[in-house]
Amino acid sequence: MDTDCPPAERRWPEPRPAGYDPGAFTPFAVTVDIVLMTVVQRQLKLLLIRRGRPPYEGAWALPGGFVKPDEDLATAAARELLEETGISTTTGSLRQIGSYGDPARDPRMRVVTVAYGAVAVRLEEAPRGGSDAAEAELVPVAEVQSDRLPLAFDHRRIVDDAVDRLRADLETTGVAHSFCPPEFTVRELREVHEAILQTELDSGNFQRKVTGREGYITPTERRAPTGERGGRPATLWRAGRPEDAE
Amino acid sequence: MDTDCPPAERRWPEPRPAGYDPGAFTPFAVTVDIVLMTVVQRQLKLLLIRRGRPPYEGAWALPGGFVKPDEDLATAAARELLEETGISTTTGSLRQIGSYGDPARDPRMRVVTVAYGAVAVRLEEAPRGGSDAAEAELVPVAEVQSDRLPLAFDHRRIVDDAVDRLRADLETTGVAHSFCPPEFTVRELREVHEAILQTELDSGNFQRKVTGREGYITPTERRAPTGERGGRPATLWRAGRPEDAE
DNA sequence: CCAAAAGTGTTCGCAATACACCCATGT
DNA sequence: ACATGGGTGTATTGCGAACACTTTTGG
Repeated sequence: MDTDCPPAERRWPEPRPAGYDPGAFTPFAVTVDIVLMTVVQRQLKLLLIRRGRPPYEGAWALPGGFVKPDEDLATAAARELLEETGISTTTGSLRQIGSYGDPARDPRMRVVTVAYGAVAVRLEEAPRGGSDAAEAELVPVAEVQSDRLPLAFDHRRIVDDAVDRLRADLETTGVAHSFCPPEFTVRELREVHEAILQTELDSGNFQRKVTGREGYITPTERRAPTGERGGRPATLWRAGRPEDAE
Repeated sequence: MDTDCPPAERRWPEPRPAGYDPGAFTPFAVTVDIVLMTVVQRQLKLLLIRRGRPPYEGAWALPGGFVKPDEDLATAAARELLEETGISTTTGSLRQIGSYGDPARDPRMRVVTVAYGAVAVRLEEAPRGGSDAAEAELVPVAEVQSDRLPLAFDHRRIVDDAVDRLRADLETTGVAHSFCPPEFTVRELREVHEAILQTELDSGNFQRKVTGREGYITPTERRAPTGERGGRPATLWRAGRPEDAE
């Protein structure tokens, strides 16, 4: 969201270096917005918050808010996510998607927002934060991208960019197991890929590819419980190399 | 640079919606910085400007400046580039690299900058803009990345990110011929790739790859003048499909 | 024994690589 | 004739897709 920050009186720090004209620039509001994504039940979903005040009152929007005076952008994103949803992330796991600064993007004032993408491990239900977020919900990305669920501001475009970025990262960096619990089966990992890429993947080829990739995942001694109608029990795997204690 | 914008008096637009507290956010300065890259003499170079005032007076920095009140971010980048270097670009050819908002990145005040990457067609020498840029020069990217040439602010990191992005774009989108004149030989295109990727490419394979790629380049009837020591004259090519008039 | 799911083997086709070779020009 | 650079042919290799097959469990 682009609002909802406690009042803060602040002026530019003194002293200013000589030759600097304080009227030489336009003050902007700078916010961060977070696209928190998770895969649940083979569906890619993202966390939205229902706005409690104008503009776009009652509409769904991304969690976010104003950057504080002495706060890094990524830190602000992690803080806002925690405040509005109760989800804690490390700033390292946040990926900057881009910045959005159309002069008309917020009808109230000139706001530039920096969007961050984040990944959560299988949230089953949307957590409610302690902040002023009226309502939070996990919605399928497909609902947003099909325009069945309109978003406030230019958040639709931010979501598109975040999903594009996620798909690109999926193939290069091994971001997929960030969607999985600490121990997971190859099937779970494959279903994450399938949900994000919107494709069906050959289970055999995926198995080889993912187990063959050096240092990507390592097997444990444990097995996953078998399914209801039988089937060979799957090996449980962990992210990374065995020696890399995490 | 993160400075040098004419004074502008501006207040937030009226009326403000009820419930909005104008003191609820911290005002930031928002700037754009441009990483203008070009390939000249088989070397990837970028345009720098020597700062004429503190901080970092006398240091090399990226061209850039404050975003104006009613200006889009990409528009601001194109304007600053034009003002400081005389080079005109379309906003569509600018690629947003990222935003940089460390609280200490500018000692004067809180500044968030949005960096854009741009590509120029074979600048032989650095153009001098009409603005207050004291001095402009094309320097090899290698000079910057080897720390032989230090930059002001966090511009070194911005350059690294822009170059990384350029390399990634080179293989996916066909940005390479943005470095070439309207008509070019396959050799020129290959030397652009080699300069950016820092590799040697097989000329034969490159020829096939680039000519075989559907809709990428189209041949003209013209031939390039042959070299000093002879050699078969090369076909001149244009970007895109033949039917796509540009 | 049969169904279901995990995991392996086998084949095929494409695309990138390496490099030999032919073509067109200047000296 | 020879050097130089443009452009094509061809063999090899590696990798991903398709899919048959084996293994291990529950009913």
